[in-house]
Amino acid sequence: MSKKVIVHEKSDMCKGQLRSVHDTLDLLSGKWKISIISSLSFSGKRRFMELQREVEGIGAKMLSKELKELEINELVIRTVYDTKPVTVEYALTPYGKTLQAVIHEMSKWGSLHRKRIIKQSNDKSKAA
Amino acid sequence: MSKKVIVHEKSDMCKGQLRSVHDTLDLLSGKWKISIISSLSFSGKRRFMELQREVEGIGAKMLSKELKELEINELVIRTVYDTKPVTVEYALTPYGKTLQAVIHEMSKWGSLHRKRIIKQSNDKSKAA
DNA sequence: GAAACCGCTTTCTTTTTGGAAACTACTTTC
DNA sequence: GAAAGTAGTTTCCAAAAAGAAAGCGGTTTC
Repeated sequence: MSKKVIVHEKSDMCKGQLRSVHDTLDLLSGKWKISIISSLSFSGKRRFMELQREVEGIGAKMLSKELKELEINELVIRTVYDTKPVTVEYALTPYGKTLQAVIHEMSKWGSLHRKRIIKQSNDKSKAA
Repeated sequence: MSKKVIVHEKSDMCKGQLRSVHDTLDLLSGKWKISIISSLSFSGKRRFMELQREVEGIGAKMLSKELKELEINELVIRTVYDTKPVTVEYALTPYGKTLQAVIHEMSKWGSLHRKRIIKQSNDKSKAA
């Protein structure tokens, strides 16, 4: 019996990890959420237009929609300042900041990946 | 001038990190890729049908498509064994394994997130 | 030789996503 | 009072992603 139990536990562990990844993916779904969180993570806080400029290619509609979803999930906080032309600032909540480890690993990996791709294209041009 | 240059460098760093995250996202785009990589990461290797069972909800078409893209990007390797009913195994390449840090952070975060959600719903039912 | 299993591919349809442009509402600047 | 800037929302449309279901080519099993 012990063997069967061990196998069963391993399978459960695997399923549990898979479920955890899936849970994370659920909150970060959509083309832009991770980029928005990254932007806020790297810069601290941003206004609507700043985000739109920084997250390349995003339109106002999508930015607005994604920010709302991030707010609902308590990853981002929206603050309105009653200034001359109204100012709105977005920032990561403390909970949102707990995602920074994920973002950081993605940033690290992307940087290595870029180096690899560049190296590959260099190797190709040398061979030619 | 020194101040301006520093600001400029910071902005460049931020852009670089954003670009790195974007590069990573590019390779992992699609609803299923991260789940597939996770499954292979946690289990070592899997056959087509095993993957389809393990990645909940995925259909054969999507699984096939996503696996092809992962193969093209050299994250996954496909091995065909010439057995009675043909056997095909998928596994992470050494390069694909470099993504495990990202996956691991996602798994960790998802696990914490689930605890938070459960705690919240407990608190609610207590309050009621 | 019919059924069943593996590893897909193809077709067809639905859903989701995303973008462009116009519009709101309010304020400052010229 | 016209233009321009902030922070969006709304509408309308196109493209992309995804799903369901059927089919295919091969083999083993009964």
